[in-house]
Amino acid sequence: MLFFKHHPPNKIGKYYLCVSISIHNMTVENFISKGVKDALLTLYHINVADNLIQLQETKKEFSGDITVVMFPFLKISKKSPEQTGQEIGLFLKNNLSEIEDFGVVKGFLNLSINQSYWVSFLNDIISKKDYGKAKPCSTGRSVMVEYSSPNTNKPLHLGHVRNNLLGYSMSMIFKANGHHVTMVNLVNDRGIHICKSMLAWTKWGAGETPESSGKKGDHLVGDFYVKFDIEYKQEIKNLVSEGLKQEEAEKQAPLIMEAQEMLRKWEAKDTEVVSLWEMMNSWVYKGFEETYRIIGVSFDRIYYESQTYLLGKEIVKKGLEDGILFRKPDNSVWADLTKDGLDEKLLLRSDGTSVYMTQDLGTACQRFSEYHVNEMIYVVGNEQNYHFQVLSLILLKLGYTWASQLKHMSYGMVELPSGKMKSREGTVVDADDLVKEMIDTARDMSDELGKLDGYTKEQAENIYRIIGLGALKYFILKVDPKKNMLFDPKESVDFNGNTGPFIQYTYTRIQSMVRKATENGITIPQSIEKSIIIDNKEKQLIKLLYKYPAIIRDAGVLLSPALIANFVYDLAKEYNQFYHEFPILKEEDSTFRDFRLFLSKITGEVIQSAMDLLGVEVPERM
RNA sequence: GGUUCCGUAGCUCAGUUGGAUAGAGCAACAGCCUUCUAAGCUGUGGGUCACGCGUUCGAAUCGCGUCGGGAUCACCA
Repeated sequence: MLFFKHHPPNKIGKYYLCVSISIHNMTVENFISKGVKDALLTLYHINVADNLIQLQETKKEFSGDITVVMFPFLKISKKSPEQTGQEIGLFLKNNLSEIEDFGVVKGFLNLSINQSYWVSFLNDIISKKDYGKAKPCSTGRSVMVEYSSPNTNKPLHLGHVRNNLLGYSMSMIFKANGHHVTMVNLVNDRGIHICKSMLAWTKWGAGETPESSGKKGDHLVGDFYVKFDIEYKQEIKNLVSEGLKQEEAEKQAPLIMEAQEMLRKWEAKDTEVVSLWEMMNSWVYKGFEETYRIIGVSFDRIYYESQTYLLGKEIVKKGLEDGILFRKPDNSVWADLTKDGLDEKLLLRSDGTSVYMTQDLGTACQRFSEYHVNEMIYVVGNEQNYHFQVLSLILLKLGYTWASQLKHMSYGMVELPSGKMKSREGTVVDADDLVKEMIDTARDMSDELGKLDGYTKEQAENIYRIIGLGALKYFILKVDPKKNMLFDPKESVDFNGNTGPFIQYTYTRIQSMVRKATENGITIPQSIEKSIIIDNKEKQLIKLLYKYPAIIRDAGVLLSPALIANFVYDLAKEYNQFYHEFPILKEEDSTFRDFRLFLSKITGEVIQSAMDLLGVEVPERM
């Protein structure tokens, strides 16, 4: 297998074989599937393959919980869809104690599972600490997730925010799937772009520092990057008016030549340049740390390109000796990928220096050999799809079989209504500004609603932070990662409807009720009597809770936190409907009251658990 | 041009082993707070799932083609 986008993982259906949560050590899908097989064998004397049995959730407009599609069996039964459904339905009802009733609509056999099954399921999960999540490191599989990977010449913007949120959330999802996870950040701290900022600072900085200016370090350095670009463009313009072609002017402008000279000095370890580089990078790191802290992401290890950029040369050398790579007359080294439908790829320049690809080959080898990771996930924008396709292919050609375990988690761009963001032109949405705006909006809205009257300033601020960040994170994560998404700063991020605050609000409602119950001396039971009568709405809620483990697995396999986000929205929506329709604390029959409290509490726990996978906090009140 | 991703309501998005009448939110309009938090709930309107052909009992979903949009194909990273 190469990268994910070329070889998607085997599709896995909605239903999994998770043996842990059922009273009979079987999932609904499992025992029904088995029952249908038995039915076909008994009724028609045919043993069918598993993939012929198609199960799906029963649509809401029909009664039943799970539906078996009859069409694939018609050749076997040699009867009409309706009649086949009747026969199989009757067999299942008679032979499976969990099946309460059935109905046939067209070619669909709708089965109703009895209440005691669902109650047992609830009783089962209430005792589990982390329902839905696998035990930490239980698979024995080690996954490294590389994300964030910023350049040190400018502050983080909205695009980075998407990257960080996806990387962090995926790491949480992998953990919930029982993998050992190492989160790493490969900081691009060297190269011409940093030299541009450095040069601009030397020329026009007048000794300005984060301390002297009060600016955040990454912003300060970013300002000089912009300054460089302005001055550079002016030089080009002047040269062009003097008769040079655009292309020549771009190469010959004094500023760019100076920057390149600075890079050469850096590579030659010139003391002055290196110490300037160290100083400005340290400003940036301080700024990044602050941003990472605010948005709540972290790393187990940070790599710096200045320390890894020489890696990979040995690998290329060996590939050359083995005749897998080839040298051109000008001494540059290449991989020929034309037979694979790609182009030739440069791996060493004619002067023997390495390129981006070379070091990525090196770091991949290092990680697999030294850290014994089983899988490597690169969270990188889709503009680098080609790069990762090539990286994996070259490694395979060089004989590294683990290259099949490199995966590029490719995500789409964040676009603004005005089009693409360009940092050099200042048309970016800055990460720090954005977070601040979100929190401000949360504060305004909360004040307007009078929600947090009577709280200390500190408590209230913390809640504004949780809500503002929740809105931002959810907004970004609910979209399928591989799709480009639109961000409209004017409309900003909503707090109503399918949003983070909506889900957080649902959680606080539940918490509020649980608190009140405790205050009134009501104890939420540890288990529920199987004989209880469950309303259809309550069952809908239970069935959603039931899906949670499968959603976590889907999200892990398909590399999509959006599945978690959409699930938790559905859950919150369903709960709110339930909340409006039924009295809970006010229910007079204590059996029902306690059951509804019990159900509410579990729902709250699953909401919190799912939001945690997204890296979103939930407040106790809002 | 080659490769690749995408195109679903006015807007932002769900819709994953092919299944029943394609769903949410926002925006618009109409309702629901002396009753567990109205950041909520209910209802109305809104669709040629870009288009065509094919495979199938059945296609938003799979295949081929067309149109439209993004990305990429550097001795940049």
